[in-house]
Amino acid sequence: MRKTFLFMDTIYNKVDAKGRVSLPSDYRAIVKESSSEIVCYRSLSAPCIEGCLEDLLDKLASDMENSLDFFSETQDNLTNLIFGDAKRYPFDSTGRIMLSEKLLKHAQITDAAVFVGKGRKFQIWNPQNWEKEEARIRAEVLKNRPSLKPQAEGEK
Amino acid sequence: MRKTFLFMDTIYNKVDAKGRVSLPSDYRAIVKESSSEIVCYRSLSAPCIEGCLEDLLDKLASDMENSLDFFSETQDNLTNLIFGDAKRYPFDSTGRIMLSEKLLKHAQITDAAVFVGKGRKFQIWNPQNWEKEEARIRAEVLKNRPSLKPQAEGEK
DNA sequence: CTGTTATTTATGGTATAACATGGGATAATA
DNA sequence: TATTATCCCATGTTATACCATAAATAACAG
Repeated sequence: MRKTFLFMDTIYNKVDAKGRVSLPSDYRAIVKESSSEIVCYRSLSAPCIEGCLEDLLDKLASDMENSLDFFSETQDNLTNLIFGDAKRYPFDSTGRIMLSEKLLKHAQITDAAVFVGKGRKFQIWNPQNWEKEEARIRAEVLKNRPSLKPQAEGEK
Repeated sequence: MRKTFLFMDTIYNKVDAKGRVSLPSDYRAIVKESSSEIVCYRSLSAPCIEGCLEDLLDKLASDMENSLDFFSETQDNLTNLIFGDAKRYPFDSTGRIMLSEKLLKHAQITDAAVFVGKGRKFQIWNPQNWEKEEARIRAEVLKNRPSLKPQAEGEK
């Protein structure tokens, strides 16, 4: 049973001419517990790459077969898209993965990428895009939780 | 099974040029039961740093892991905000952690910090800011609960 | 209660290991 | 054979582990 297994933090890394990126060392530590590869796919809801351990997709698959009624047809379709798109990305001894053209294009990533922790998953963004997205999310979350708003002045 | 597991008290510690701070020994005793690291993130509601054990965030992740919400936009936002900001801070044999620039800036901490217990969590404040905040909170509590006022002095 | 000693904790400084990243060599593919 | 992917080594940078000293706290004897 592993102790640490949450993808966290926001890390900026360079992408070299070959499309290689260092997977943040914290992430690697998590992955290494079970294997030496992560699973990536194009996010369905945003222009970014999503990554996770294969375990998570396995759990999704199990849940799908066990409780069919639980899911709408839309969600059923969504899982099809994910599994059709997902692919394993092994990392070498220096901890780098090589992202495919398809993924890079979808996330508009060229020479740099930002890894954003999401708990059991993480996302990989174009740095500028993530900056905007983070601002958008912050605004939206605070809007939906007015109680947080007044004190939020100290931000930034 | 640990005996003590509440972060309490208010402790003042120095922050050196590298951003290192000693985690109060009481806090360390709690953390050591399970690991040798804490998780910190910028408070959403105040200009301070919040800290807790990874277990607390893990529980949050588990709740969100439910496949029903695999595609939920709200949860997407929340997980980005929380896990994207949180980070593990391990402490060495002398009990120090190294706070990131991001955290220090958010809490306006330069050369000293105050640790404030909050039960399962704790906060780290700029000393002056905490002084004001404590006064503010005290005033507010008394205002909203006038019935507490008379007895508050004679407590034991 | 008082002064002294013994432990623990906080803090400053330094050496070491880990990491991100560039480049090149080797292997696989088509 | 040309192209692309995988592996391995080299380097500057930065965080981490470790040691040493100072301060604070607790323990104890007079």
